[in-house]
Amino acid sequence: MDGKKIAGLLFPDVNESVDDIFKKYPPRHLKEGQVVSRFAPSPTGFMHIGNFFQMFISYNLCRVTDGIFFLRIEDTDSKREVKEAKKVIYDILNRYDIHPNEYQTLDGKDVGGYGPYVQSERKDIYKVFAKKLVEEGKAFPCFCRKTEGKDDVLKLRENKFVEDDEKEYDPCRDLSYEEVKKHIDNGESFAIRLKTKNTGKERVKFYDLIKGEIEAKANAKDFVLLKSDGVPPYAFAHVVDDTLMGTTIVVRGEEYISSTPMHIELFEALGLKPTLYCHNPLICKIDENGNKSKFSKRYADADMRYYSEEGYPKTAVLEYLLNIINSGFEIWRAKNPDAKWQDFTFSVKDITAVAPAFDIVKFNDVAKNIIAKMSAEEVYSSWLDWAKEFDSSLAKWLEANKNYAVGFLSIDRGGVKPRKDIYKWSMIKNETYPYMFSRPHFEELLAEDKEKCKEFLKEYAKDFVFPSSNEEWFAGVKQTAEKLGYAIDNKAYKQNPDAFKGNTAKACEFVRLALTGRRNSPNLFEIMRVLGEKETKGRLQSELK
RNA sequence: GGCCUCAUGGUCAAGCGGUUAAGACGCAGCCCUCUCACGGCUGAAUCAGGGGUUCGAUUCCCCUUGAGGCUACCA
Repeated sequence: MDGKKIAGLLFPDVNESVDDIFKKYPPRHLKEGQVVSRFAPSPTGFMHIGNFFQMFISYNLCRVTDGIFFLRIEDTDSKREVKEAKKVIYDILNRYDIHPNEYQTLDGKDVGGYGPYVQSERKDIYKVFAKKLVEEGKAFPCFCRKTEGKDDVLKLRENKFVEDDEKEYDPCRDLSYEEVKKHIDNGESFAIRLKTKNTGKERVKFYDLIKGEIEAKANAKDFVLLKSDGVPPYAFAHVVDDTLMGTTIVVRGEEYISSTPMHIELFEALGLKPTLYCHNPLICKIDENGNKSKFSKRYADADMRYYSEEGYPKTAVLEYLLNIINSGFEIWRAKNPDAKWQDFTFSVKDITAVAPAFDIVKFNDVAKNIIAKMSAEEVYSSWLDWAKEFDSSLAKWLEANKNYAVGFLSIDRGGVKPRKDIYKWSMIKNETYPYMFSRPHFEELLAEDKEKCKEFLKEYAKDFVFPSSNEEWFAGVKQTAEKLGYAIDNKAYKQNPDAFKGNTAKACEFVRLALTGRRNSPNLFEIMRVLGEKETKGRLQSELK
């Protein structure tokens, strides 16, 4: 065969053998059950929540088996790589306290013995493996014009569907040494393709940790191993890197199930044992029509940065995802309200095979519960951390008014039945406690009650003594109310509402409006205590002249 | 078009051939109550459809339907 001669022509400067490479990547010495897995994102400058979800499964698999979790940057598609995009990946992992055991630092230093952990720095390795396949007649150079991007592919596909051939052999698969030499001498560039041994009739079986055994049509396509720029597409890089790096379980999105037969054939062609696969379902979203649909980039919450910007506590994101990964977590959480999420026994067996819909309402609830368990001091400092990053003027204010802020964050906090009205830091100032930042306007909320309110507040402010207990405060309101003809006894009021100006609740509403500008708020005594005597009096007197 | 994956209330889901088909979020009502929240109680709401297998199917098999994915020198 011409394989050896052609390989020499194609890779004149590759002198190493596959065996030489393997010497540099000795097998890992693993304890029983230890998992080696990885997160292998492309640096696109954007981290999709589905990506993060997949990473989190992989991370947990390693974590619970005391295994090795590494980060490999898949920057093989030069069109897509964005400078600084790597940083986005590192920042997000950092934010969630996910620290890979092996990775490459941002300034290019490899941590761990199986690097480089960036694919663009591994080109020489891929060439050695490609050369071996060419030598053995299992791969060949292809000089055809390449397809450019998605639009071309779609056009191509339209025509192809008509033919519906079970195999897809490349025209260059049987070029002779002389023909190859002619192309090379012309200075033509080439891709390397696998020469599939299949005819389109064969079947393959493989095992998936989530789906179980999957049987599919074997690959029968001469797919590309090395692009004309010498860089491998996903399939080849995956097989070579995960073998050398000793990955035991590859966690990846369900979209890869269809290409797994290609990967299996490649492993076999190289005489290697395939890794175990764990194809996780893709997170969906409920669209405007109420249908489950792809969680596309157009949704703001598809971007992991959204959760940072909105100020969701990081454990809320993690715990909600754990919830999606398997609902056993939720039951465990109910039984162990104070445990750390890390104490949950995560198991692959329990991962759902169904594509889950991301439910922001449920997610908010998870976040609420987490924040409700925090102390006021903890809320304050997390909120401040968030503000430092996303709202610097608020951060300054918080630093200057710490006691006051901790004061209103303490309202109904702690104890067995804490308030649950905060689920993200960005809402505290504008949604939960706007009245702690400025005096409210409420005149427009009053309508037909306006005169009554004016009268009540005037009288209430006149007699007002800053209360020192909840009882004292309530007694004060009732006193004024009674004096003005409000019902103190609610039963009496219900029996004959027309005999009174209103009931105690109505009276409290006026005070509440003056203090908070709202019809509902936490306990008014608590609010007064945080506002202080001077501000409380000011608010009772200010708006309605 | 072909191939692959998936299918229990609105959502997340327990369930592994016999159950009054858990639980959580959401929704409705009641209680607590100065309002809201919290909490407590109650309620409405699910096995996509059709065939098998079986004494018996939500559970196993097949078909249909629906949703998603892949079918690039993207990942």
